[in-house]
Amino acid sequence: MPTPHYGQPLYRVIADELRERIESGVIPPGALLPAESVLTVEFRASRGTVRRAIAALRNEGLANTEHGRGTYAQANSYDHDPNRCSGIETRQREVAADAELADLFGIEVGALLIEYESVTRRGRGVERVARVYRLKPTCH
Amino acid sequence: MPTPHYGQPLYRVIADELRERIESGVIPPGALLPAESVLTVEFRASRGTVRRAIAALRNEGLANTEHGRGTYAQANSYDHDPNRCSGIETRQREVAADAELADLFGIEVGALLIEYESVTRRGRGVERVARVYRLKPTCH
DNA sequence: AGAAATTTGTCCGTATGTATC
DNA sequence: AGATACATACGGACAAATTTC
Repeated sequence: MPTPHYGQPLYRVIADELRERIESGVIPPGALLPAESVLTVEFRASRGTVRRAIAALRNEGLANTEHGRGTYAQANSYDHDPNRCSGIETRQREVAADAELADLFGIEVGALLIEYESVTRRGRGVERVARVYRLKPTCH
Repeated sequence: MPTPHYGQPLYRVIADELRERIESGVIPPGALLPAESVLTVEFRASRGTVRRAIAALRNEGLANTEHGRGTYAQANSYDHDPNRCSGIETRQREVAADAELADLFGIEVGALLIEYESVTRRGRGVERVARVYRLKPTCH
């Protein structure tokens, strides 16, 4: 059992797949992801690798893990019905790109990006705020 | 980017920094050090290098590692309230809270937050940028 | 109320492949 | 060539929070 990682590292492949399931609604907001032990079987990966993938999702604000419980999907990207929420506050708006975002996306400073913001609360305080930026859908 | 080690090897630099925190009381006696995974991020070092640094502290009697639990700071006294500095996961920096973040977190505008940024690429371009904000870990 | 099972958190040891000094 | 360091990945074990019986 060597260490291929030709092309993409395995943990990123797993993260991409799980992200897709969350964003597509296969795993709806607020639902638990499969346990780590289940994911190791499905992706034939070690637990460490699975955990690394999940950590990536947490960093993107797409997942929220609780000790002894599991990892919850967090609503984030495009919802098809902006009026419906399931306990997680998200919102979408347009913002002007700052210098760093402009550089990353290869656009001009001040150009408009779409920003999704989601707020995670713990108790009565705010634990985390995630802001996800994307290019506006290309119109032609 | 790898392997500068001008003068001192990285593992020794890390050991020096952690020793400083323990001896200065930043990490009080009996408290847990940040997890290996956290230290790899903070010091931008591989796990092997971090473990080597911690091993050095153990050798000096400054730290005490328990399997499955963590590494404790070990000074010359015993029994203090188990204090935890919670962790960090990827490349992070400190930023000043804008009005909205300040409102959400219940802090003052301009107060420092920890920002994690992750970039998802598609082909040559950037598909999305996620910025996740958290309060700075308060260790009291 | 208590024990067992589940699940996440952390550490241990090892391994392969690459890159730089 | 050797030492240092990186990223990736495996499997195992123990610890701790939560849920289930």
